[in-house]
Amino acid sequence: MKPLIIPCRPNDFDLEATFETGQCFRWEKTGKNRWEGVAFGRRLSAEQREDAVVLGGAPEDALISYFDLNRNYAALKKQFSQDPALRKAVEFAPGLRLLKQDPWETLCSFILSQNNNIPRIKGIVAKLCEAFGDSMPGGVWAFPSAQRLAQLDESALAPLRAGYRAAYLIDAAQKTASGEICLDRIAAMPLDEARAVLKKIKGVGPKVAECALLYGFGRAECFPVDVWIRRVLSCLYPGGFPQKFAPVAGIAQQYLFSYARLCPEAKLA
DNA sequence: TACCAGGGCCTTT
DNA sequence: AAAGGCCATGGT
Repeated sequence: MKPLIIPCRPNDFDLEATFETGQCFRWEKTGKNRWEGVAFGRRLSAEQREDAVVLGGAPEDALISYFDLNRNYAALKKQFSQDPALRKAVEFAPGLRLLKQDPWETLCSFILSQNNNIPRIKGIVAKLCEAFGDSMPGGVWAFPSAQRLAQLDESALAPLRAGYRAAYLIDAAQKTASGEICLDRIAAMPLDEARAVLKKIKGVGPKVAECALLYGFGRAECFPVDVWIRRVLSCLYPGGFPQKFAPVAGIAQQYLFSYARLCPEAKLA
């Protein structure tokens, strides 16, 4: 499997900006310009160069889908830049991309993310995979299946130190493994129906459902509102977020989240 | 409708 | 040492 070389500048595709926006929890920086992660049960690598990003560890089509490489980000950013606040956010992290991750893994990760911080979420996910995921080539663990987690009870998850979220994870696994909830069908549903089905899982409210749909199902119109985005909305969009961006509001949200959280000059109170 | 606990870890006071 | 906060939610 040869590496996939994407000719681009860091302001078109920036690994750091992409991995550090809280959308994923299984990528780690292993060198100045190098990252390693796990997705679809494979150990992936990514290297940032001045004139390219080099991706490895999976077939080309899987990488293209995962990194959203078929989307025209230049056109998207041009559209976003019509809006003054969004323009600043885009300028702050111009190489950011929305990842299209595995639906089940994403659902679980964001169940674990609630009222929690990113370093700790990463630790819990890593422990979950190591304890219950299949061991894969390259010394990594796949994300455990719903079937596997559905066999467990809360006490088995105690070593994760996930707290009250452990019970939510088991409920998600049981509903998925039993077929009560079918992630493949959710992927094809109208958005409101998909939201309603996901919210049948204990511990899945509007925020977690929105995150799962945006990051795991590729629903770019989903717009998760957390503490940071609430600040952005109240400071920069008191009249509401512009409707004209609705079909890709979730991607706009990524730029705004990154800007609000990481840019000292944003000064959002 | 409006609190408030639940778990754990990190940061701030 | 204590309080506050964290990419929220379910229960009362």
